Amino acid sequence: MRPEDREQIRRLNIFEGMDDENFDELIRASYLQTFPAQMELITEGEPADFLHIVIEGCVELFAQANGRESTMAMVYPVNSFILAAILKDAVYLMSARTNKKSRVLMIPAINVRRIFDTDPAFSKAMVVELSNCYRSVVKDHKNIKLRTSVERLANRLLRYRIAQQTDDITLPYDKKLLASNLGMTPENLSRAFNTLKPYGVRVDGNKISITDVDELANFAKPTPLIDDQSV
Amino acid sequence: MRPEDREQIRRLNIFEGMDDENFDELIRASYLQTFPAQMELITEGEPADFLHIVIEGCVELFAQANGRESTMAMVYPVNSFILAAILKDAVYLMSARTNKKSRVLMIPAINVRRIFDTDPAFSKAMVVELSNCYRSVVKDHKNIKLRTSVERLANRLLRYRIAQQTDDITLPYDKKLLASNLGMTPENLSRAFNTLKPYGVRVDGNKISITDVDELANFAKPTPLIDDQSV
DNA sequence: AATGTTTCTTGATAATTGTCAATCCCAGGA
DNA sequence: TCCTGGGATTGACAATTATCAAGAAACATT
Repeated sequence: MRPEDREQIRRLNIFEGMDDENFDELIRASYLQTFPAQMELITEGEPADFLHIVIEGCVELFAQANGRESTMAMVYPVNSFILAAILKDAVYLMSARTNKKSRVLMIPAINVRRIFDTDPAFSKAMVVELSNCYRSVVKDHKNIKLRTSVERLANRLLRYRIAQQTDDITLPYDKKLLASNLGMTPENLSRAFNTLKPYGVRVDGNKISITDVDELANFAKPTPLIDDQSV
Repeated sequence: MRPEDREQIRRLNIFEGMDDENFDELIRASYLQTFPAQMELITEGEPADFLHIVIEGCVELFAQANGRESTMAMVYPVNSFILAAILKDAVYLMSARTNKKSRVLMIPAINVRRIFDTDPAFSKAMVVELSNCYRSVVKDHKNIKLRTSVERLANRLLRYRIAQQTDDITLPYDKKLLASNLGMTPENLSRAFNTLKPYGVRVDGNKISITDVDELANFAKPTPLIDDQSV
């Protein structure tokens, strides 16, 4: 592992308060792997053997049942995914695959759990991380239950606008994936974009211009309790 | 507080490994309150001041946005709700109201956080509890994203059948609430029950008979990764 | 027992969303 | 440069679900 990677990882919230010896042990036991796009990292239903942390690239968490599939979340650097199954020593409830070429740190679950039991700063940080994961899923669930698909798209565009600090946003992944993440078909996503035309949304491939943010926000009706990722 | 209540609470997973002094402190600081039905206990968006534990009765967690409302979960004795907001010292993302007359233990967040930091058995138990909460929401989210409303009803009936260990189940709360919890309107719930008639489902008020469990399961296609509450 | 209120059902209709198919466009590889 | 494969759009149609309204049924109150 390169020293700059090690430093980057050390600065992660979940590791930064950790005792030095424990961190060294964790890193020694870990694998930092590069995966090509569309590589399945974990499969739902299997035992959780590693804690994964996205160092570079992007990972899609998805679920499958009865011949259907849906994108549950996108994980960006530098974030972990599926912490609960590790802490509970349970099976994964979702699968994960790389969306683009990615570098992923894989920490054996057994080490995570051992250090969790012995390093208070680490266990506290893990709890905060897990709380964030829980609240994020609750917000996603509210989004699906309380909004129509067009409203979900509108709010997502407003979120990208804030994150990218520009009215001219670039979708971070392809529209098929965005549709699945927002709980609709690609066809319906196309239609939703067209529905937002009267609210000033201009579409050119993966470039979206928001020409009247007030109109769009008036339609979308964002609420921090769903849309603010820091809440 | 009655000794039998205290004993019951002590036996909860999250408290049973806790140091005696810490438990005494927690109980001294807490309130055990009886609330009538339809009493709002917490409101989304407000700071999380207490950890609530349902001792008797039933509590509905619900969310509101843009004039709409949806039931997110039902909490039964003896369970806590909305742990993440306490641990993170954040606002509630959902509201809660009693569904029937209920007894609820309210523990000040400040005491929870203090003991969390000092009692390793308690913090470990809290993490397992939080992991369970996270996984439960993930499963609910998968249920909504991957199934039609009729399929959701069918799987819910199969779940009640297992829990009640009988083909003749009693719905645990009214149909309006069940509809909201399953993410549909009451009208659509009525229709969904009718759709399940050819699969052997007989409805008499809040009594439901499952007369052909294989046919129903063949339609419902349950999967432990969504439907098994112990996974 | 009568009355009032709430829940639930049912029908008609509208709206939303999915499915299927055809076509276009773009990116990557030979 | 050409070809191929995959993503995206659009249209037609189907399916699912919501909305509105009326009536029936169940429950609570006087």
